[in-house]
Amino acid sequence: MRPQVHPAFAPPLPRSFFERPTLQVARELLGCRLVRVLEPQEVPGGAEGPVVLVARLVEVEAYLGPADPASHAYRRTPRSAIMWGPPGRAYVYFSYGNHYCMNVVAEPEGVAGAVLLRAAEPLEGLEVMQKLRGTHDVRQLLRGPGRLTKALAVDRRFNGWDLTQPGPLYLAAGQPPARVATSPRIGIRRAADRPWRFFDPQSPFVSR
DNA sequence: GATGCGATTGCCT
DNA sequence: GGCAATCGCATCT
Repeated sequence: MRPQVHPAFAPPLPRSFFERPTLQVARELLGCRLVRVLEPQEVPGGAEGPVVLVARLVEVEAYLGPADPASHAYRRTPRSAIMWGPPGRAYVYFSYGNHYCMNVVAEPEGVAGAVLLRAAEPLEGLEVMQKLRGTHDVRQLLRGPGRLTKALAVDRRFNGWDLTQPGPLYLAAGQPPARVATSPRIGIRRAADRPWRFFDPQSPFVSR
């Protein structure tokens, strides 16, 4: 029996993890941990010290470059340029006037690709996530890209953030799912036939 | 400067 | 299951 390592102390995934084909990165992100360290003033109602939130990714979607009509990188614009940038950075955008979506940039620099984080299982900091979301429904806490960002207090400030460094927001290794299921991506109209959604079929925390 | 709409959510029926 | 909310961005004029 080895001593249990606190999830928050798992080291960030290296840049080389993300510097690979987007579809491969997407599949292997399942089971990984998304770590968010809140400053006391970021905690609703306040806190004595920093609060660590940890979530296990159970559902993601791959968005490719100019060959993918559903991707923001279908055309290169000031907003989507980040998807051509260094891998392991966050791409966060505001959607439908009411929520944020978080992606992780993949592929080597110069090649566009990103993985949308769609759902996760809460592992640590459940109470604070519930406060940030304004609900006690654990199953719905991180189910959906907008809910996930709200529960982890991720917004525009993290657009371009380097997720391979320890700090307020990073990705770490975790327990991969026993199986990985695929399906078409959700909520898109163009290229809706491509099975680039990956999820843990045994997790009750996946969306839809 | 104006317009149309989206990688969604939450509320209402 | 239907639909309004809400605003940044891309794409026109």
